[in-house]
Amino acid sequence: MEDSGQQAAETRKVPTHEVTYLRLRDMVLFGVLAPGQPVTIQGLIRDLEAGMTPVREAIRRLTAEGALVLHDNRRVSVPRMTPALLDQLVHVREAVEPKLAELASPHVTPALIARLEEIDEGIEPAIRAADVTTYLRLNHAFHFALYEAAGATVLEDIARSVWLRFGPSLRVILSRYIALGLPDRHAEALAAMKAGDAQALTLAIREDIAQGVDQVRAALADEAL
Amino acid sequence: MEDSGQQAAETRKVPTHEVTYLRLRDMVLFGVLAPGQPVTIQGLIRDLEAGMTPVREAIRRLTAEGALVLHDNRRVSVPRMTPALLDQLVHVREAVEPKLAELASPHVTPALIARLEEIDEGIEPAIRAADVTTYLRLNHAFHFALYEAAGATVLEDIARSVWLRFGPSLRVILSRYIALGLPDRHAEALAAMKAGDAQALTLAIREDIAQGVDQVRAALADEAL
DNA sequence: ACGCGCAAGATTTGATCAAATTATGACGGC
DNA sequence: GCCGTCATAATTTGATCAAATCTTGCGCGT
Repeated sequence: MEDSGQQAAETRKVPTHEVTYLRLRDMVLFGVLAPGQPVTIQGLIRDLEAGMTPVREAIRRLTAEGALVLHDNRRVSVPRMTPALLDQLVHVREAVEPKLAELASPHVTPALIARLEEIDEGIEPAIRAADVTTYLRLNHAFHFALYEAAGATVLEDIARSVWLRFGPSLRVILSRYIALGLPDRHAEALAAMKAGDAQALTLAIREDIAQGVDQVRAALADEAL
Repeated sequence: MEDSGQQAAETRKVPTHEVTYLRLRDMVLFGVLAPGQPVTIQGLIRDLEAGMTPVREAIRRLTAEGALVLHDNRRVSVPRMTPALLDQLVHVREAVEPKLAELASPHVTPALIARLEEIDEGIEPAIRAADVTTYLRLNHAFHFALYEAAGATVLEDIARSVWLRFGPSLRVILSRYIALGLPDRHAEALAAMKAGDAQALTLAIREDIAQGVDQVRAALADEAL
């Protein structure tokens, strides 16, 4: 039977270090940790109620992904955004994410479209309610549900890394300017998927990136992040 | 006088987990570990004569960088190259490394050129001697000495990750075909640097990438890596 | 007497190791 | 072929040590 192993997978023990990694990763990704904020092993042991080894490993992984930085002091903190960093991130996003959209396009199924629409439906209410966390989670979910369909692990890894580096700053910015009416590029992306138009999908993602980046750039001109 | 404490700092300052990481990283990068080869914590504790914690952390970091893969079994191994993977790596290399060369160009100093020439001088003898390890080390050193001059940490991180994913396969391929006379693109790159021509430098790097990739692609058509 | 700076101790945090626990895969008996 | 047992390896905890930061207070000069 092909699903004999399924309940085993359900019961399978996910290692603590994996869970700890995911929890810490989401804290960075969705702005629970502010730019520049120090991250201590001892603090995470308390906050996440985990052992020392899982916490250390989670920090190492996230450091390798650029989500955290090690100082000479051996201390760890959330990196701040700078104009030079932003330029690099823009370049990478423009190179990788439209490509992911393009690669995903042939694998878009009606089921995926349905799932993306479901995610997208939650976004506008979140904006109106000024619920930044929900907005960030759904926006992230929308993009990566699509990107995962590409089945391109390398590009996906890079995209995840870049989003991790954006997370903290984005949170700060949106907390200030969430009231702004952002025209939703997701609708364009969904329309392109329904039409099976890979080129239009790629373009929609490209515009979505440009829009997000412009916000960060504008905010960065005003204040340090 | 002022650096009386430096020798103590030399030995003590760098944490074991950092050293362990660098050693394991080089083993992947320069093909000491073959594609598909299993990597065990216990084995590394013996081979690298390190404790468990440093080894675990090194593995986690390298896994995050794509240099190693975790299986459902909790086992770790060196990933194999596939055509789909290669396509992604090519796309990223072409997007990132010429950009690094372009950004580095304004910061190229005579001292850097001298260092690059010194590195490059060792390459041809290594090829003639069929010394694959030295060739790989010098080729890597040449590229990253240049890329570091760009001062673009994000792009550099990505480039390092991509090279890590190439390492094991490249070693296998070069062990077979090192006799081939490769026209050296490094000379072109050096000439462009001396002329201060950023565009020519970018082009030289682009061609160097294309050349390396073609080799891998050809080998991949013949056998599994 | 007041304030400044430096140095010794206390405290916090990170690094490393060793031992106990748990999971996985293999071997052998049934 | 299936199930239990055993060996190997990964996971996790706790203890211990080292490094860095913070605090305290003392001495010195003004």
